[in-house]
Amino acid sequence: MECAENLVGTELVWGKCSGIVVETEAYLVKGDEACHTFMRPSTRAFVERNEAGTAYIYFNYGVHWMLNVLVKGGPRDGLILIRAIEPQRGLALMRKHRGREELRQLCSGPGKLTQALAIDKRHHEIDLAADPTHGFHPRPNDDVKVVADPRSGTIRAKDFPWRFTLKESPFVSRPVQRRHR
DNA sequence: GGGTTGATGTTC
DNA sequence: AACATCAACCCG
Repeated sequence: MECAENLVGTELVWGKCSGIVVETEAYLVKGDEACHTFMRPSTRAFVERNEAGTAYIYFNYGVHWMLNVLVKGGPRDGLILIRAIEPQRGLALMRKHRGREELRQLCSGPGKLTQALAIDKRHHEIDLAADPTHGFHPRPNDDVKVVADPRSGTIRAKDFPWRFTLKESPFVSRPVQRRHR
C-alpha cells in the first residue's frame, strides 16, 4: 500500500505533541483476512460511511488503543495502523502520560504512542485531514528511506510486506527483521 | 538479553 | 473465544 509507505516520514501532530512517523502497517479493506473488515460488519460500515483521512480507533487486548487512518480513492481502500513515531514536540507531556523517561520508550509501539498522545475513543471517527492540530503534516526536503517487511503484530496473512519502517530508526516498535547469519 | 505471563474491553 | 499489546517478572 503506497499510502502506508508515504505516511512514514510525515509529522503526526496531536495537540501540543508531535512526532515523526517511523512505522506503519497496511490492512486492506478487501481480501485481507488480517483486517478488521474481514470479520467485523461494524468496521465495514465504518469504511462505508467515512471519507479518506478519518481516524479509526479501537481498543485491543483490553489494554491499549490503536490509531489507524482510513485510506480511500486509490487502487485499493485500506486502514493504516500507526505503529511508532519518533517524539518531537511535547516531550514532557508524553513522559507524563507514559510514566517513563526514556525517549525510546515513549512512542515505540502502537499502544505506547496512543498513551503518550492521550488518544482514545474520543478521537474515533474524527477527520484528520480537516484539523491542523490533529493529523499528518508533510515534511518537505526530507530524504526518507523506507523499509518494507511482513506485518509484525498479526498472525494472519504474514506473507505480505506491509509493514513500513523508517530505515534504521531507533524508534520503531521492534527492530526490522534481520536476515539471520 | 530472551522467554513467559497476566491484565483486560470490545466484538462476534 | 479471539485479539494489529505492554510491562513485569524470571532466568541466566
